[in-house]
Formats: sequence, structure tokens, C-alpha cells
Amino acid sequence: MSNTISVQELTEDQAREELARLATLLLRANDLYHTKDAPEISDAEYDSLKRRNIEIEARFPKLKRDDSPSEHVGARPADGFAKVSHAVRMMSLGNAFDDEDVADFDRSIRKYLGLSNEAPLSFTAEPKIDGLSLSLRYENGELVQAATRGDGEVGENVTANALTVADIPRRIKNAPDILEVRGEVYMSHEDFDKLNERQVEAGGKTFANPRNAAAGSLRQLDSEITRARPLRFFAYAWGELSEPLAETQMGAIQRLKAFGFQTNELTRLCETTSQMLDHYRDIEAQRSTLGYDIDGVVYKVDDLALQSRLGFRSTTPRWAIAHKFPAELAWTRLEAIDIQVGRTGALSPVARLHPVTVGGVVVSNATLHNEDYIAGRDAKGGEIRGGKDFRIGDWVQVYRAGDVIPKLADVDLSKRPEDAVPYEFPTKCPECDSDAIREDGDAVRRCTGGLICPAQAVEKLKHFVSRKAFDIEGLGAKQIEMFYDDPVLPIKTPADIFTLQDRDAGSVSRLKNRDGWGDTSANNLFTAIQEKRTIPLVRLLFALGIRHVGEVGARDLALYYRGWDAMARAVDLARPAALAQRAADEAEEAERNAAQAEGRRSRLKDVRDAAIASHDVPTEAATAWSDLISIDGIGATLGLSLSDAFANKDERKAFDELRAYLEITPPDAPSSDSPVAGKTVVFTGTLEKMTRAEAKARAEALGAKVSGSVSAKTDLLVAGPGAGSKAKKAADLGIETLDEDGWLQLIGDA
DNA sequence: GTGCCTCGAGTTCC
DNA sequence: CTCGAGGCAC
Repeated sequence: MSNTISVQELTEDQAREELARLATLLLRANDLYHTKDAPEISDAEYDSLKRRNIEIEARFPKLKRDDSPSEHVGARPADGFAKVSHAVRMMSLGNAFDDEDVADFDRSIRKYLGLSNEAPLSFTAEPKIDGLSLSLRYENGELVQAATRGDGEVGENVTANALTVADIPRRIKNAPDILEVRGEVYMSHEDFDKLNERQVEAGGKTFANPRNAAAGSLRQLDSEITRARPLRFFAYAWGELSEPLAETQMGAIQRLKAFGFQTNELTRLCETTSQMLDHYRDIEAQRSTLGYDIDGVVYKVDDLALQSRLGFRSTTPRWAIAHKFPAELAWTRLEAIDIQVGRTGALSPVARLHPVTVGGVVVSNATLHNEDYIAGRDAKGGEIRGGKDFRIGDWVQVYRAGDVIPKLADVDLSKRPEDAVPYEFPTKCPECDSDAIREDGDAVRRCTGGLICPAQAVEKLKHFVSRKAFDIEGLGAKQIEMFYDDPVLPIKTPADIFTLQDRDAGSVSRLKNRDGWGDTSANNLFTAIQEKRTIPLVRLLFALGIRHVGEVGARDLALYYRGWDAMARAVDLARPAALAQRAADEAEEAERNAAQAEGRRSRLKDVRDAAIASHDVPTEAATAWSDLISIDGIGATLGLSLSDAFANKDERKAFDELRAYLEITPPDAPSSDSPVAGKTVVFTGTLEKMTRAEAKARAEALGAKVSGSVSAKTDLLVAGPGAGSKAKKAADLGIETLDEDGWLQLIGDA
């Protein structure tokens, strides 16, 4: 590619030859991409060939071939599989890295259940297979769907491929009407080696490790290719069931085995933590002779009734944990430290490494977190790695945290070059040269440039179009970078996205005439943008990228205010109270420091009160502010951040301009027949039949507003055991109070 | 004030 | 996946 002639200089004969060559290359690449696992050229090369083809055709229109790739070669499909949502979420597991973590696991379960240290509590222990998880749904004994984990909520439908795996039965006898079997798809070492030999003979690419081979094989669009790959499957869990499988984990595994699934022979029942650890060491000793990759041991509470009492945290069950084997380590040279600027202005240092293989993958970058981490300090000023810092030129030890994210573990001081100097963290933004400052007590240094900083502006836009925000098809991170700097059709603000089509219509260089674009792709983009002019309030709030407002914060705000204008009014109204809050926080901080320096005690509350009193706050402002920060999960920090964003002239202008193009839809209307619809509910104490998150989600689904604190506006308090001041306050205010069972009865979930 | 638990924001490689 | 920090209960 390096000595290709520029399009302008091509003769007609050369152009004809070149078009023929490109047609062959592109059509072949496209075919390989769709049918084989090993594309011969990278996406970038593919794009550049395609662009060249279009350029030549534009200059010599009459040479355009009948089989022109510009007509026949579409964009590569982003995703070839249908999405399926899991009836029961596929969770990941919490991790234990040493014996102490395992002991903590046992302790925290006992504490949660109120069991003494002597009470019997059994766990299963089984090898953690290093493959990819799969959920198999059987209806009336027939396999109807196989889905990958995906993000846990929504996976991909790979049923046709699963049907080719010998360990996966198509039919099961005497099964419950609905049975979702979950387990791990993997490839044995022997089969992996043979597959790679075959790949070498066929001139294809080899796989880095069995897990990649298994993942690549299961995600084939052509299931005949999957059939030729020797995949295996271990069953170890379940999702939706029409009837319980057993009373214990062990019993359920035996049922799965009886249904005809492969289950792992090394699964044991352990009565004590020391038995669990013994089995862990036993499995670790056998690791190299098992014939398949494992990355640890999984412990699960055996009693399924206890499992259900323990329930789930947001992403992991409380009743299971993965005890990981020590991560593989490798030494390499730290060649450079680069600084990236994120959407909030955070300066993140990234280590550029001499490429090194760690756990079957070549690593050349690793995260360095923040300036303290480089310097060998932790957040509180204590030492990490014995206080050793990282310097450019150092020999450093790399591992992949959780077998994924590359990190630096250690540095070899004996190999430090003599001229190596401590890394000086920049105090100016490398992208816009604004001051980069660290707030008191913060670990990160942030660029103060705001939207002036191109890096922040671009990252904010990328966030705006990301999957959980506006999710505009054909407008991803790459396109945002391109449009941001576009001299003719720039996208500098979210509103610019929605004016793109109109601006394009009047533009001298229409999008459809550009390299890599055509009529279809331009129209597809405009349609995709049009579709997102109707947007749920939650997505809009998340998309704005206001600091501290993430997925959950956005949802909480949307459910409370139910409309953009209502929220904007409330936030505007609350502004004086927000400012008073900040003044009080600052006064308190200053007083605390002064008191400490002078060695006296002080009445912080008086200082706060004085600060607030000096800020003439209208009653309506105080009420609006207190409503905002009493939303369950929303505190003063988020409230201030939200208030600041709305009060900032530039940001507010961007919001208002954007607002004009959108139709904002409220969260799903609450079911009006529920007795709690429209009520403000507060949960307090320990909930035993549901987690707080579940309780909150359920209440909100029924149209209730969930608040974190009791006030005169509270309609109902749900108090579990251990409820304290809130129950008392509710009683004082004469607010109706229910226990957990009473609540479940009220909402009809008893 | 301390100690969970979650959330937000950052990151890599395929 | 991990860290830091926000929010909340005790």
C-alpha cells in the first residue's frame, strides 16, 4: 500500500487495473469477514481500500465495474446475532484473592443471615472454567434458545451454534416445563492445539488461547463452522425454572447431570472454610493436568433457601464468590507515560509498554490510575509497593487484573537506568493548556477548561451518542471525532447533531459525495438521527454527561420529576439553596481546618447555620432543594453538580438549544391501580425478603416516589428490623408505617 | 464518625 | 474490571 499512486496521477489504464484489483480484494475481504473467523485485512485497511475505490470511481465514472465493491460491499455488520433478554439476569461473581477474603466471605454471610460462627453452613466448591457463559432455555424438554451472557440483561441468540455442541442436549426427558440451564462453553487443550494446527495448514490465523478460540467459534454467523470446532459445555447453574430443581446446590447439580449435562467432577461439598481452602489447593495442584483452562474455584452456599435469603447485590450474588488463582505476571520496560483527558476533564496516565505477552495476550498499554499511583502513594498518603515510584525506562511487572485490565504491579529498582527521573505529573491540560487542578482530597487532577477543552468536548459528545445515551446508529466514537473537526459540517454540541441534515442540504460538499459515504449511508445516518428526536427523559439526562449523574442517578431524577421542564424548573428554583449549601460546606471546611490548627474545638453546626443565614434563601428554594436531595440515592454532591450545570451559561445554552429539537418522553406511566402509585415511600432498617435496590425498583415500577428521608411529604414508611431514628420521626409526624410483610401485602407481592 | 454498599468514571484488548 | 467517593445506616 505504501507505494500506491495517488488517485490524481492515475492514467486511465492504471485506473482500470486498480479498480479490478480493488474489486478482487474487497469482495474477498468481505466474503472472508462474513464466513470465516480470520479476516485477512484490518478494518482500517478495509476502509482505506474502500475509500480509494470510491475516489477512483469518482474520477473515472465510466470505468465503474458491474461488480463494483461500492455497490456490493456494504458496511460490515456490527452485529450478526439477534438480541435476547434474559428472563433471569446472568450475574457475574465477586472475587476473593486470598484466604482472608474467603474467610470474610463466610463471615459476612453469617452476619447477614444472623448465624453464629458455630452454626453449620455448607458450601460447594468447584473449578471456575475459563470459557464463556451460556444460557440454554428448554421448554417442555426441547432446546428453544441459547443466549450468550452479553451485559447480563441482554445477550445474543446463538441457538443454531449451540445445537452443534455435542455436550448440549437438544431434548431432555422429565424436565420441568421451563428450564434454563446455565454453564460454560470451553475448548480443551488438546482440541485447541489441533484446531491451531489445522488453522496453520489452512493458512488461517491461530488463536491466542482456548478461551478466545471458544468465543470466536461460538460467535460464528455460519453454524457449520461452529460444528467443525470441538466445543464443550459444563452445566453449573440455572435461570428461570417452572419448578425448583432441588433443595441444595449439590442436589441441583445432580439433577442437571441426570438430565444429561456434563457437570464438573471436581465439585465438592465443604463444611468449613478450611475444607474450602483445602479443596482450592487440591484443584490448583491439578490445574496443569485437567486438560482445560480454569482460573480459580467458585464457592456457593449449598442451601438454596439460604441462597434466596441472601439474594443479590447490584451485579453479584451474596451467596457465591470466585477464589481466583494468582494472576500471571510478566516483566517489561515502561517506555512512556501518556496523559488522556476524559469527559469530566480527568487526566488519566497510561503506561506505554514494550509489548509483552501476559496470560496469552500481548499487552502494550496499562492503566496508571492517577498521579499518586505513579508516585507509590495511596489515596490517604500511605505507601503502596513500598513507596516505589514508576519512572520512564523502568523495568515493570505487568498483570491483567481480573484477567482483563492490564496493570503494573511492581518495579525492579536494580534495573532502573541511572538517568531515570521521577515522573512529573502535568499541571496543565496536555490538550488545551488550561490549568489542571486537584480538588482537596481528590485523587484525580482535572482540566479546568470545560467545553473550551477539545478533549473534554469530544469525550462529552461521544458519551452523548453512546449506547446507554442517545445510541444513534452510524454515529459512534469514530464519527464524532471526524465530525468534530469537520470544516464544513462540524458537530461541536449535541444540538449540532440534529441540525446536521439541514446544514448538509445547504452545504457545498454534501456528505453523500464524500469519501467513504454514499447516498445510502448518509440517508441512514439522517434517519437514525431523526429517530432519536423522540427520547426518554432518562436517556437524555444520562446523555448530558453532568458529573455524578450516571445511569442510576439519571433514572432516579427522571422517576421523580417525570419531565424535563418540571425538573429544570425545580433545579432553577432551588439554586439559592444550592449556593447556600455550598457556602455552608465551605465555611464548615474552613472552620474545621482553623480549629484544628489552633487546637480548639468548634461548633460546626453554628458555622453552617451562619453561612446559610447570610444567604437569603426563599422558602420555595429551600423546599425545592430539600425535595431534590431527599430523593433516595441523591445527595448534596449530585444536587450541587446538577445545579451548577443548569446555572452554567454555556451548558444551559447547550441544553436549551438541544431541547428545542427533542420530544422528551416521561418514564413509563405508573400503574394507576396500585395503592402506592403517586405516594412517597421511605425504606429503612434491614429488608430481609428483598434488597433495598429491589424494593426501590419495585416501588418505582408501581409509580411510587422513593425518598431517602422522612419528611412531612412522606406518605409511607416501610421499616425492617433495626430501624432507628426514621421510624421515630415517622411516628412523631403520624406517618403510616408498615413492616416488610405489610408492604408486600399492600403491593400484592406477598 | 465508621463501615458497608453502590455508583460513576476511568481503563484494555478482542 | 477497579478505584475512589457518594450516600446511607448504625
